[in-house]
Amino acid sequence: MLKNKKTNEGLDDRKKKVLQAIVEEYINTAEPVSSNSLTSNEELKYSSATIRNEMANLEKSGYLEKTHTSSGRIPSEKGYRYYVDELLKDDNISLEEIKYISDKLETKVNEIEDLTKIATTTISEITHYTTLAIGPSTQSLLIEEIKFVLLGPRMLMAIILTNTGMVKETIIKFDEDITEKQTETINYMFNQKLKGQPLEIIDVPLEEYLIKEMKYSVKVIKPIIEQIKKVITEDRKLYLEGTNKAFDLPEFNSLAVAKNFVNIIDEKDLMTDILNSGFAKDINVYIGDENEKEELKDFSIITFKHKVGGKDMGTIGIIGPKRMDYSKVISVMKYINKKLKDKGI
Amino acid sequence: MLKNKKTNEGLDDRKKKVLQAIVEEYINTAEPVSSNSLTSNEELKYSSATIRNEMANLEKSGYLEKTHTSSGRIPSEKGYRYYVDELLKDDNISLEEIKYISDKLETKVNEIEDLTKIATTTISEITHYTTLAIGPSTQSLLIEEIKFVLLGPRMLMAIILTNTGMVKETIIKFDEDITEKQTETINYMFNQKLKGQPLEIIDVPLEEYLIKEMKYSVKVIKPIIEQIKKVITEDRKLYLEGTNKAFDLPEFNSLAVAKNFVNIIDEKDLMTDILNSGFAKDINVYIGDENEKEELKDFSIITFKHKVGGKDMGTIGIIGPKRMDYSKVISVMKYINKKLKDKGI
DNA sequence: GATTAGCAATCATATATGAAGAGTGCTAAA
DNA sequence: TTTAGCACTCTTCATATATGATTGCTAATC
Repeated sequence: MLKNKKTNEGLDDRKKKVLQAIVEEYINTAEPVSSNSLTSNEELKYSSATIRNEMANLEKSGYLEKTHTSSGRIPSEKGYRYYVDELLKDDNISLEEIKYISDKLETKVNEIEDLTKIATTTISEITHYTTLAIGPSTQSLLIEEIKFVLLGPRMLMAIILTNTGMVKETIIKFDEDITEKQTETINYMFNQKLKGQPLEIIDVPLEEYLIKEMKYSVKVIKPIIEQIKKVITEDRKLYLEGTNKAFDLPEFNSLAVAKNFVNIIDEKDLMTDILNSGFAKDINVYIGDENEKEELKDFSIITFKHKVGGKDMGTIGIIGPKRMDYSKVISVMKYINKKLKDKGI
Repeated sequence: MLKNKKTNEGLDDRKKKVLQAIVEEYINTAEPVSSNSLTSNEELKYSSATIRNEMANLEKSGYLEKTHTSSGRIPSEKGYRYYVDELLKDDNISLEEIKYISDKLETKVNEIEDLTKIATTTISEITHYTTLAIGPSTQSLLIEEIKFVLLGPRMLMAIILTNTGMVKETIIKFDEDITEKQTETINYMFNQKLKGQPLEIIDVPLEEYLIKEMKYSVKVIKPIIEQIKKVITEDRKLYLEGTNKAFDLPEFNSLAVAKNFVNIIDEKDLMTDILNSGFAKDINVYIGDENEKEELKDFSIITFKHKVGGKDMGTIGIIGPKRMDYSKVISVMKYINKKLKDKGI
């Protein structure tokens, strides 16, 4: 009989079915799953005693846990991980949802960044989880052109056009007057030097070069370099949608959990770190302790980098309980990823 | 004896002292205040029985409440209101706090809006309440100059300089190519028509005028007007600081309160409304039911419009429990208001 | 050998009970 | 007018008890 053949993962078919049923049931109900409740599952036509034996085995192997001696089982982190890697369906998305997402992403936008915002909101609406996003790192983008516009006697605007179509602008203030002629020179010089270069080249060495070699006034160059550098390093927009949605989840009936969550959400640096961490795959799933940060060990996080027309547009992530609807979230992310990739602007 | 003379507010001196003591004690401890605990107050050298009688009177007049028959008293909304209007000290700010605020506000900024952000963070840090802010309404600002810069064949940037020194810029995309010459014409035309006018003039009638009277292509004018209009009406930045601070307050040990609060904070339109509502005074205090919105009836909100160098810079507000440290918050707001007013840029 | 029925054991949850303590309201005395 | 004193009310905490869900294990059955 093939029925109970051990697979190379070490779990036979029936164990897989039991694990999958428990994970999905627990995701739905947030209640420990009993052996008896599983007997109504179409795939598991056994008595509760048999299922109890399988559950005991799965617990011994570390895929399940009990909350107390006489409770039903809940998935362990290892259980969730196995489910995500081996058992999960990633096309768990309805026609209505597909239509809703498509409509949202059709919205005409003037700046590509707005798409990130729309995608973030849409994901939060469909999955009912708190969603966050960060704009792309501009560091490595290439400068296509840089324009300086004189806005006042001591005020200049720098507008940087990059190869991805993203536009960054910033205002620079001076302690002395700048003329229209000076602006033209600055314009020429910067473009001469910077066209085709990555944004990160705008830094101290460039400042020194321009001052020494080009004999340009430090009072003019320094504020320009400093301000542009500030904008390209610091100014990554952070989006946040649906903080309140977390509060509808049963695990948030503990004040400690709720407080911990709000602390995380409030910590902008932490959120930025989360969205910037390792990207081995298209979609990255961090379950509980798999998160590097101590504060996140009770949560799961799913992130993906999204591109528009082949160009990196930043990272979108979801944060929720370990009992997360991985299937739904991953399906939605895959679909949005695909939709955005195809989209021109 | 003058001691117990009734004032025109209908409360004699001793009642005022009792009310003040109860409000302040309750703000400090979040526990109903007993007659006995007040006997240790320097200002109230009476037995607990006497104070009990005064408390019973104040309750009859609606300034105090009980949480149950044998509990101490807590202030009613009327009690808080009386305290804010008649009893509160608005110089409740330490030298350390003054120094801290001054240092923060000294920070050099390139754009005035950054000051709003700094002020918001500082207020939240000092008061330990959740603080929100919205940038100024640009509607009524006067256009000093408007510059159009061609960024690409079908992409224009409009930069609007206003009389307050605020700069607004936005990108406009077209379905057809725009030449450098056209840009110059647009520049000339818009400045001719708009210099000295309020921003809100940029709307449909202007669009129609330019198209009909000036015989300008609808394909060029329409996107420009639409996009600028969008930016000046919609694009008021919302700042939020210290959501998590609310969770340190004892009233947030109820999940219902916590959830309600996060819902409010998440509702950006509501927050904007709060900050935009009536401004009779320099600093506006809304206690519980005094708030127009139903969701806010368990909270108190304190807002003020801040100006920099005489120019309206938006509104900053605090949201917290009715048991708010009105004295501290109002003192800090007054000081920051004063500091900002003096500041040049 | 795999499956299942049956049952004792375990633990969470809900409810009831009672004691302790904090605080008030009222009355009568100072 | 103020205060001492005391009965009364209500919360809070600890303890006890009943109920029910679920498991693990054993022995019987397929």
